[in-house]
Amino acid sequence: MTTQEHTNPKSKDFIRTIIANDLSSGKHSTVTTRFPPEPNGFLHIGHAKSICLNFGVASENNGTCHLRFDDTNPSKEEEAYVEAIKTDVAWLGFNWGDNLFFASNYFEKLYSYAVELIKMGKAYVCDLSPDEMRTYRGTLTEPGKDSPYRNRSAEENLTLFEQMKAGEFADGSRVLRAKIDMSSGNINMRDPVLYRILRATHHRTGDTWCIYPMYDYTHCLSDAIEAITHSLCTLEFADHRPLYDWVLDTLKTPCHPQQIEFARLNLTYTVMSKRKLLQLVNEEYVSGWDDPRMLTISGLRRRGYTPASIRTFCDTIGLAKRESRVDMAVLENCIRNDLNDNAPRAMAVLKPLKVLITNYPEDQEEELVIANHPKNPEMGSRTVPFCREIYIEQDDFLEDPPKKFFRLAPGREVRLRAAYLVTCDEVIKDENGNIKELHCSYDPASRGGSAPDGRKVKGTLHWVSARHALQAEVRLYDRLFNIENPEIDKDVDFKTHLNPNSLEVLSECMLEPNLSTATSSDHFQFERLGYFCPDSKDSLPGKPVFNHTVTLRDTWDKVLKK
RNA sequence: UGGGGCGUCGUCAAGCGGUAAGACACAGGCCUUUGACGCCUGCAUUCGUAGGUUCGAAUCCUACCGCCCCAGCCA
Repeated sequence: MTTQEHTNPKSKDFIRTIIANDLSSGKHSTVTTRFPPEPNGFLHIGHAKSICLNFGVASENNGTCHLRFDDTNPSKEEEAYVEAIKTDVAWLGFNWGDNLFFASNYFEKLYSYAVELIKMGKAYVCDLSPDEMRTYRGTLTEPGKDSPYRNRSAEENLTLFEQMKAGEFADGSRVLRAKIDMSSGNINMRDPVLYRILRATHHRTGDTWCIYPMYDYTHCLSDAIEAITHSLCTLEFADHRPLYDWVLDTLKTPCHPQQIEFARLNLTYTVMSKRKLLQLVNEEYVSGWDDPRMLTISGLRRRGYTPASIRTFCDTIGLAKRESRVDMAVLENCIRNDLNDNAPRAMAVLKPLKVLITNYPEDQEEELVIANHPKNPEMGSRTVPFCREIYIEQDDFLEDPPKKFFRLAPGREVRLRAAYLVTCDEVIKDENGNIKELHCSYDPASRGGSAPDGRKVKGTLHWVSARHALQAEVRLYDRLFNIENPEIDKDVDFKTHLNPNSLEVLSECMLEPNLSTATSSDHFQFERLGYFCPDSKDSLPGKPVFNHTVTLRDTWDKVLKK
């Protein structure tokens, strides 16, 4: 409690700094944030960054974070997404308590505010078609022109807006617009649309409404209604902040949340937009939103990522305003660290090569006791059967080994993890010269894996008893795209960079029998291979299908590639 | 050519006028019954560029260069 606390002061990011200042200056006495997803798709790792930020910042300051669905566009939104999003946020470890909200809950209030705006002469009904409106809007360098409907009287606007609400006009025929400034350099201020006519059944309000408020109008007011103190969003909304402020200032809402923008997360070898992820799902490049190759929260969960590892990742990458692309290796490092500490070890042979131990009695079997974790005795031990026939990994034998290869080869001795020292005596091949089987002999005095004479054996192999093995399917995953930034060239479809080998299904894997009872909440390290977990969808009782979460660091592989 | 934002190691990212944190990656070494883990060492005389202010600048000023976002009745 003395010096340690001062040795590594973690510096605050710019948002936490602003919030700390607002608290110390007395501008705010509490912190209220919100995570505002639109229920039109699944959450991905980029959303996790926002979730960790909003919930994190609130809890660090004893404040509150609301989960609010931004459901103002019924043509794209579905109840199923609402449920999936709630599941994902909760799984990540965050609790919104009673603070579950929907923008659609505010439709009535929002409508009243719009009426108020009209009465103030700050909003008008515009009959321009979408094409005409685009023309009137001007361009990036030329100012827009006032709509011919801009100067309708408040009375006329009120009547028209009521008629819009009553369903007297066709979809798209009229909109309600804010009256701001058609010559603003900021295009968002050129009389933005506040309400459009849209006949679509809303997942919560059904067919009650045929007019729906736009994001810019809804979001700031929802924040104000909920007394949000800090409204955190991504950079592309910075241009919208003047409109956010205009609506709240014009309506003189009792509170005026502060919008602060930060850079969204990008990762190497993947895409992050919901639109693109949806495309991968719809065009069946992946099996669904929760395909383990997808960087969605549900995909990561199915892949074997833990909530803690994702939280650690979000902490690690920091928060700033510059655009960046984080190396996928950082994410992998986070899950490896977590699972290295917490995943029990097991043995599994993915590509089996049969080994016959010729001097081991044919009818003999024994049970070896193996620690579940090399450094954490609290994780206990398990029993693994051993017999005359075992499987080892095909990669662990080479007839003509290169320098530094310290696995099995003719005449070489290796250790079978926690079992015995064995020497390769004979290579059995089929008529085509393919290696079929190895004949080895074991040293009975080396039970447990070390010889009484103290001789050094460099190589240690994992193995599975052939007689007892659980045959199972294991799915190996590689990055979904084969270049760091699949979106680098706007003229090239990002899907052309899809990695054709991102999924490899191995159906003849041999696992230690203990694994038969594994469930999808389990995580294992298959020794010398990586981390794996049972697939939550395709595993059957007693017959799990395993997903590959992440490999172990492999320095031998690095050596080989040089 | 309008408006907004951003440029610090290969990738993220601290730094806020007093002489470049940390993480990942990478390279070497130690340890090892997982070529894992762990441990040790190295890795920006320099902060987009050029000037200026100052005893002192990544931090202040000026100019320039580069990148991203905005012309949905999407969010």
